[in-house]
Amino acid sequence: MPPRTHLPVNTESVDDYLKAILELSGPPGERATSNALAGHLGVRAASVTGMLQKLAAQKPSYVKYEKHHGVRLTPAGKMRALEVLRHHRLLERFLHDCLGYSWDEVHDDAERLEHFISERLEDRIAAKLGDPQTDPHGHPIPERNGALPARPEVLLSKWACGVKAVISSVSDRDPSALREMERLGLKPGVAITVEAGTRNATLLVRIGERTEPLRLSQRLAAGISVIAANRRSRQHRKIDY
Amino acid sequence: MPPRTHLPVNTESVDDYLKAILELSGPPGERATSNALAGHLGVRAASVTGMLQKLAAQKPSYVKYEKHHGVRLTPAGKMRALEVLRHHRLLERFLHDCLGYSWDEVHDDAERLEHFISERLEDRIAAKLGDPQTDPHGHPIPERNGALPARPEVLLSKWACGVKAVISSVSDRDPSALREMERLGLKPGVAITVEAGTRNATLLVRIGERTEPLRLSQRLAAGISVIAANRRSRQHRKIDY
DNA sequence: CGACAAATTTAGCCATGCCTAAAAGTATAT
DNA sequence: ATATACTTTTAGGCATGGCTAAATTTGTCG
Ligand SMILES: [Mn+2]
Ligand SMILES: [Mn+2]
Ligand SMILES: [Mn+2]
Ligand SMILES: [Mn+2]
Repeated sequence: MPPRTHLPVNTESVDDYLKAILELSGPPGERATSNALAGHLGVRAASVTGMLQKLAAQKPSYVKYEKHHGVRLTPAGKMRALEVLRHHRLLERFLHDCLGYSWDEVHDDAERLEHFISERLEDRIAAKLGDPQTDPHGHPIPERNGALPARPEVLLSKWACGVKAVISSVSDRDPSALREMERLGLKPGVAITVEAGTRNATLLVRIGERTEPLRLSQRLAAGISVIAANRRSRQHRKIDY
Repeated sequence: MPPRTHLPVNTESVDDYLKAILELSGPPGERATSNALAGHLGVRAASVTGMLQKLAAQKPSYVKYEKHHGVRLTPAGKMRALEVLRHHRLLERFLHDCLGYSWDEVHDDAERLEHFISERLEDRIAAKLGDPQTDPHGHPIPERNGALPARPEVLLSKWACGVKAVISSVSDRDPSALREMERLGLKPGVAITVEAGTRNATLLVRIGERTEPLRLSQRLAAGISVIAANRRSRQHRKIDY
């Protein structure tokens, strides 16, 4: 019996770093900073530096790292990050649709389990769900080959006043914010219009077909992304919430 | 933001050791040896010694360890081991019943995922399945409180010739053996009778209502446990395969 | 330019959990 | 009772991935 071959498999930590780099480097080609990664991952900046050096050094390198100037993913690193992101979002959709989780409950379990999903399980979950396009928060699920439809979504706070928009996705990091959104009917697919009257980063909005405007706290508003009303209905016809 | 509180949570390794000790210490009170644990876990005996010392030393101790004389679980350790075993068997039942896994495919994924199942997920899976009593191989699933029905099952090789028995469970460690059993109709709940004619640990058996006896290789026979025909039908009426 | 603040990296540690090789204990068989 | 075989423990390492504290670099402002 062979002892234990410690093969160079991706660790949970490595996967979390790759996913964080994907999420923090905005437009393709941009770099993520050590500090931003540290904040996102809940570790110290010194730990980030150590990991980035390790990732940049290994044979098929996952990242391009320039000392003092941030890091970005190589194609191989991006592929791996998208694989983990696919696990995460498929799991959220699965926990929500098949196991009765509410949308504020799915994130934490998905964050842990995403690292331990075999190819077989990934495929069975996707098949069971009918190859879903988005997770419960409206985020697109990367395809098996890594394809990820780029949507022209912007933060609600950047949207022009008086122009009708549709909520495309909401941030899944704050459960209590999600519960409040649920209560207010703020979910992907719902129409929303920003009224004049911004005060201290709070927004006055009209939701769906309602007539009375509502004032959204900055915390809530900051978690909402939107796209133009007409484009969305064309691109995402298959989605139903 | 606090750095990272490395709390004394159960690690994957610790859970695997506890589960292995539970499985390898036969009747209550018996001890598991370092060598047996090493073989079961796929690590070296020296590593086992190190872990046993750590487990025996920590504050609410999980094991009673006597140098050179093996180890057994404390009540706390047994509770934790049963919790992990419950995760494992619930997962096997879930993968099999809800995601279309065959019974030879469930073990490996369950072995990995068992360590990352939250209480919430455990409960949702159990509810979705209607609180199943056994996994797909016939092994009983511990209840949430740790209760595990003791069944008087014995290895088929120990069963008396000519006395009708019912298969209670089969070993889940060898996928190819499971596929062969499937082909032969050897699964929990099926009647089986051992005929005279043991040769080199192979057994001559009659399966179900069939008339032609069949010779089982030692490999297959060693993975089958049985109970008396009448007892089982009373105790396990709810099970359907 | 030069000073300062913020970001980043280096240096040195620590815990976990595995390994090999060597030492020590246990059990059995003459 | 002792030699021998087998099991178990000790000793010394290594890899991963955190941490703190102390440099060092970068970028901005006067
Ligand atoms: Mn994660
Ligand atoms: Mn999400
Ligand atoms: Mn395991
Ligand atoms: Mn099983």
